[in-house]
Amino acid sequence: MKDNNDMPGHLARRFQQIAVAVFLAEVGEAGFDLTPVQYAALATIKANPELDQVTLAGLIAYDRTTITGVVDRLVQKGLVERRASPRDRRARALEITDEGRRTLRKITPAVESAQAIMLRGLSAREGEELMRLLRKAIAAGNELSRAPLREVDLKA
Amino acid sequence: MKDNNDMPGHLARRFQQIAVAVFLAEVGEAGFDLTPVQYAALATIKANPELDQVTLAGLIAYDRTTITGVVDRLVQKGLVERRASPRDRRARALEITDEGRRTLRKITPAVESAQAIMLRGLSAREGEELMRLLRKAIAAGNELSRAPLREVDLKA
DNA sequence: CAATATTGATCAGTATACTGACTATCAGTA
DNA sequence: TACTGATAGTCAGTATACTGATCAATATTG
Repeated sequence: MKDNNDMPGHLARRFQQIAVAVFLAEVGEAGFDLTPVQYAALATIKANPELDQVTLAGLIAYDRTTITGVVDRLVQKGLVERRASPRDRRARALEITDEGRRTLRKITPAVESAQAIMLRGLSAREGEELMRLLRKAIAAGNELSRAPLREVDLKA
Repeated sequence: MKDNNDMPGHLARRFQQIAVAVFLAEVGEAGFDLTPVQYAALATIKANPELDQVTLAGLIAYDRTTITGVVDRLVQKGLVERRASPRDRRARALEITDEGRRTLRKITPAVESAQAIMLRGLSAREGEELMRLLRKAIAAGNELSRAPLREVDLKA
């Protein structure tokens, strides 16, 4: 009988579980209250002014129904503003606030330390190899989830 | 600036997301309605008669507050029975039903095909290496999540 | 340009995960 | 045995994820 430890699905779940716990612990110790998902969204909003929610979802591979709540919480924390888009009255244009920028800047060391802790059982070479293999498997499976990654031409 | 693709946390989330989608698609096509989490719980209950919920949680690294709902749903589907433990009046003794056994047997091909699809971008060697590195990283981080894996002496 | 299709956002409902609290019970010890 | 501490299970509350539906607005096309 196949052991759990031979199931990539089980290993995926477990690694993710640890990754989230480590992220929350590091960020929490640094005095911030931000989830991994909120962090990625905030960083992406900062990098792409006037981003709408669907495009944001595509850039970080979130489901469009999930992004609504994530942005809600970022807005509630005062890190992001949700305005009406000037080009499309259906869309919201997201903008990072000054406090969002400040938070992002101050939180970075904790985020990077979290990434290191997740890989602490591996040598640097192994860590690189793990990331390479994950990237490759993810690229091949991108279209299999409801929320695939979408690279977008943003200068439009 | 660090790209998402250099963040093990982001890759972990993404790989897990694809793994769950693939599992649900394969199992659904085979005519079953079972999540990855429910499947692992069911298989573990089958392998360990009279298992209590905390031990079950430890064997598959679920949070004890999560296991309640998972077992609820297995019971509701008629795949598991939740009895009073003969030894400890606090505990529940979980038993797989005949239908649970049948389901587990018939669902196995779909589960294995799902595991293969998750790795379809990788060669066999790369797939093995990915699992090895995940196992190693997970072992090092086991205690960092609220729901660590607990290997238990079950013949007690 | 009118009918149709598509798209951005949200909502209701379900299923993990986790935090923190609580009850009932058990185990160890003074 | 009475006290203390630990343990099994559950619950309320919050945050991802996803399914499927809906509404409003935009695009497409006959």
